[in-house]
Amino acid sequence: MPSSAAAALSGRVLRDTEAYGKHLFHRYPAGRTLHVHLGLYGRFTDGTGEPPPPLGEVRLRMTTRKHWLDLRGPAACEVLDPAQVDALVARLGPDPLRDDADPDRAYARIRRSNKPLAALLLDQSVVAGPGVIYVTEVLFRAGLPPTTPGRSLDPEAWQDIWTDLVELMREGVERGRIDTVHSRHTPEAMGRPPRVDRHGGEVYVYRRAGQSCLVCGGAVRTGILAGRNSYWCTTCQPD
DNA sequence: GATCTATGTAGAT
DNA sequence: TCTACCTAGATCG
Repeated sequence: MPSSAAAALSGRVLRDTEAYGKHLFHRYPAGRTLHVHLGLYGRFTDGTGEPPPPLGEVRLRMTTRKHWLDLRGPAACEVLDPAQVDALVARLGPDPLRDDADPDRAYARIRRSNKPLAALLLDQSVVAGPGVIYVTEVLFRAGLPPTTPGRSLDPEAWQDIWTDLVELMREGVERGRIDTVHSRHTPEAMGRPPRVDRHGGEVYVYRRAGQSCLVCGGAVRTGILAGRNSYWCTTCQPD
């Protein structure tokens, strides 16, 4: 954070916090808002007692009498005024984790696009929040390949995907990890050992290229879509 | 110890 | 479509 931004917040008391998609907002007095986006590498660490000496580049440190919180590697850590916050939120699609989300707004974008569904769902101006794990897994659960053109998605299929995103992401917040493996499709039920992603969650196809599908046993396929790794099962997600 | 990779996105080409 | 950004854990040799 530039020193001017640090000066704007240093010593101030945090009033409120809010998340919109992958963006975190901390509200401070006088309309000042700290905006944090973790990007690919950003990470918070926290603890109790005296904060440790800063290790590496600490972009933000928050403290109370009992707790401390450090932020390293974020894509964004900046102070915005209300107009800048409004502009940022205005370019985001509906967030499945928010009560004010309007899934019809996302579907209007999807149904008039020929782009692959995976690319559309990763586009934060279409849907705000889901990353490549949720998008990969929700498409598996829907039985649709990531290459499905947005235009071909019917309203019922979109409703199912949206509902699934809401449920999976709420569960992710509660558990602090991404689990997408449905009870009736558990690896245990399929007679195979559970596969825990290195991020700590159980998933069907994400980063499982070449391994066997947990549901049908076929090989999980991988490819690059919209610049991101994509994974799917050609049997469970037929064209 | 060096190199690779990645829950992402903005900006250049 | 490509590249840079930036950090840390995984993987390689």
